[in-house]
Parts: sequence; structure tokens; C-alpha cells
Amino acid sequence: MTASARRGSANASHSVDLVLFAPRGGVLQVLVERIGRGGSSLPWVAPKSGETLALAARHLAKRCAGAEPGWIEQLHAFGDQLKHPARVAISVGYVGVVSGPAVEGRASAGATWVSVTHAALQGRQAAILETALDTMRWRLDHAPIAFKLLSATFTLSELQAMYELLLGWSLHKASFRRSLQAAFLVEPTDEWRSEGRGRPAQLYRFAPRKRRTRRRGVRFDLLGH
Amino acid sequence: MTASARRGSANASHSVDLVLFAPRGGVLQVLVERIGRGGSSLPWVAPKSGETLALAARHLAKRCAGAEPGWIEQLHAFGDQLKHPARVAISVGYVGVVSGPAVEGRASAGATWVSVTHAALQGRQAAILETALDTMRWRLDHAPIAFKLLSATFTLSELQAMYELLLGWSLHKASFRRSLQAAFLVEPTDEWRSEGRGRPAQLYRFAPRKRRTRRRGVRFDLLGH
DNA sequence: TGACTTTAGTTTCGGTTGGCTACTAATTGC
DNA sequence: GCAATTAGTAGCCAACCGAAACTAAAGTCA
Repeated sequence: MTASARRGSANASHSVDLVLFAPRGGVLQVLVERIGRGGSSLPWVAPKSGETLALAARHLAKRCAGAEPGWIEQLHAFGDQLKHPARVAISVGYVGVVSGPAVEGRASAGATWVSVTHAALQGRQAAILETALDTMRWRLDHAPIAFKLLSATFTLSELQAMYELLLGWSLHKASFRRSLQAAFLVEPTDEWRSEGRGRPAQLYRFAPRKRRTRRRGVRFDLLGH
Repeated sequence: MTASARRGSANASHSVDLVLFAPRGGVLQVLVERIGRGGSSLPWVAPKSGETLALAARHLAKRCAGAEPGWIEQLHAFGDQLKHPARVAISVGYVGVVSGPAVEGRASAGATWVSVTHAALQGRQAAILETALDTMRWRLDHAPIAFKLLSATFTLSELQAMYELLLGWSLHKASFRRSLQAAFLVEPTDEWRSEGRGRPAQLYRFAPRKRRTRRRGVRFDLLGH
């Protein structure tokens, strides 16, 4: 199936563009399609009439990555940068994450996993990628994105490493574990995993317990980005 | 000018829908247009070709409210609820705030300010309003929305009252002032204002000083909304 | 005049959070 | 046995934050 065949009408009014992130080889990578000489494009689709945006994005993700995204969310509508491969008036950006066996090897025909710093996107899609990275990183505090990228049971070091990979900076071990425990998000299993060197690590599972949400005051320190 | 005349083609591909908030009479109100019997609609427009989304939203706000919004921001693209007055495939939602003399009296022909709890919106526009309220409240921590709704100089009690009106709950006076001072956001003028009863209040102006942004750890306590 | 009310603004206390250093624990490799 | 490596914990300290209680300056009214 060619790229143009699966995109439907060439003069569609809008597109759904997908930024799909995956942890690969210890770095954060993004799925792009090669176009032209040296350039690349985000996967995109012109939704069929009657198909919801969210569903179109999920289908696109499944088709490109070969697996359901563990988390996916809409960013914005992008229309202020003109340059876009589909030449549509507006593009609705989605960001998602995916992991697992389907992501480990090479991507399917036409698609490639590349480091987020090496995605040669232009115009509107460059803006979409930038927004996607920002949004995913601050959504880490609000949605269990990192948990969805791990197996059902995992060590706390794996969890921390996943957060660090997604955030792009390192975290403090003791603080990480303390606030994790305080939030009642994980519960220990009675299994331990030995990874060769070093002390074996206990396995945990994601088991959030509902907590009362305290009403906070105004956080002036965050004002002005 | 009729509503249909200023909206351009009836079979446009997408619309820009605006949720405009204003502090009026001590409560938060939203600008709606009366349609049909008892129902109402958010102001919306079908952007001209070549007009950016952001600009279309700003022009719409100026036209409906008679003043430039102090803050305006895109929400999402909404397409999953079908019911919408423009019958377009997708609607790009914007949220903004406005205040001042143009907002004090009655709104211009066709438009009405109503309490956010009494806006009789349906389908897609009901979802847009709900998202707008959440996003605006959430953005209070990050953008100087409340400051833009006040005069150039204001008392700290006025500022706190504005935050409380926008948030919908009350704040603690001492904590509010302490974190405000710590963030170096305001500076005192040498003017004082007496409002009849009680001690006169000192006037402040919004004068943010750039601060180093400290890198935080992961906030597990926020996870799961 | 002087007590009372109203609004502005500050001080102090105590609990919670979160970064950091330094520690203990268990395993592999030599 | 001993160093290296990874897992996990303890405790200190500074920052933050909600609350109560305080002082300060104006108007109201007997």
C-alpha cells in the first residue's frame, strides 16, 4: 500500500499528524517517514468522514508502529505554519508513546525510528514535534505514561530510568522512591530480579490507590514558563 | 451584520469557536449568542483562507466583546462530538479573558454575558466550554491571566479576589502574599487607595523579574488527575 | 472622645515536601 | 576475601504552605 493510497483524498480539509515516541536503545526516538532527499515527515492521515479524530490517530499509530500506543493525546490544531506535506489548511497534532516487541527492531516499510534530535522535519511538522515533546514531558506528572511503557512488573530502577529517558535529565534516587511511595502508586510483588551484577531488585506492579486531592494555592513560581 | 454574513461560506471545513470569560458582578461569566428557543451558542467563525487560527480567534474576540482579550490561547481541535451549530467536521476551540469598560455593560447585539453555570450549550460546544474552564484555571499558574484583567496598578486584595473569582474557590491571604513576594512578580508603588471603610491599601504594579527556573523531580501526587 | 467595625498587612508556628549526603545490603568478578 | 556494582534506606536541612493570631489604619457611632 503506497503512502498516497492510505491517505484518501488529496484535497482533504485537514490532517491528523502523529508524533509517536518510543524508548529505543537507551534514547528517545520518534517515528518518521522518509520523503524526498534527506527530508522526513511525520505520519499523517486525512480522516475519513465520520471517523473521530481520536480514533483516526489511534488507527494511524497502530498501522505505523504495529502496536497500540500505551498513551496518546491530542496536542492542538496547527494552522499557522503553512508548510505541510499534505498542504491542508489545518493539522491536528497527536502525541503518543509505544514500546514492546513490535518497536524493538526496524520499523515497517517507509517508516523509521530516529532520535528526536535528528528528525529532519520542516514547517508545521517541526512545530508539532516541538509541542509534542513539551506536552509529553509535562504530562508525565499527570498520566501514567512511563508505567505504560514498562512490563506489568518492573523494578524501581527501571521505572526511574524510563522517567529519565522521557524527561531527558536525571533524577535523584532517594527522592524519586520517597515520593513514589507517598503517592501509593505501586505495590511490591514477592519476586526479585537479578541482572547479573549487583544486588537483585524487587519487582513492583502499578497499582494506584485513590487518594484525596488536596486543593493547592496559586503557584506564582511557575508563572512565565 | 447578520451572524451568517460574517461567517463566510456555510460549508466551510472547520470553525474557530471562542470561549470568552469576563469577571462581571463578582462572578465569572461567558459570552454566548442566543439561538433558537432557550438555546445558546459560543461565538464562532469560519476562518478565511490564509487567515491563521490565532488571528481569526483574536478578531472574533475583538468583534464580540468590543475589546482585545487580555489573554487568549488555543484549547484543542474538537471533532468527536458531532452536534455543532456550524455543522463543520472539526472546531478549533479558543479560550480567552477580557475585562474593562467595554465589558461592563450589556454585550453587543446578539451576544450576552451569562454565568458559566447557566450557559445552555449543547454537544460539541458544551465540551469546549468545559475544557476552556479547566484549561483557564490550570493556566492561572503559568500565565499572568489575572494580572491582565486588572488595571495597571492594583491592590493585593483586588489581585487575590480576581484569582478567587477565576478559580472558583477562596485562597489564604497570608500564603497568597508570601508566595507572591517570593516570586518577585509585583513591585509596590507609593500610592495608596482608600475604599471607604478600613485601612487603605497600597497599590502594586505587575513587574516580573526573571528568575532561575529550578528543575523539579516527578510529582507523583498529581498522577491520575 | 473612645469603643467598635472593617479592611490591610505581618508574624509565628508546625507539618509536609524535596534535594542531598551518607549510609547499609546483596550480588558478581577476580 | 575483597573490590566493584547495583539496590535500597536513614537522616539532615531548607523551602514551602496552611492556619491562627497578631498589628495597623481607616470609618462609624454613641
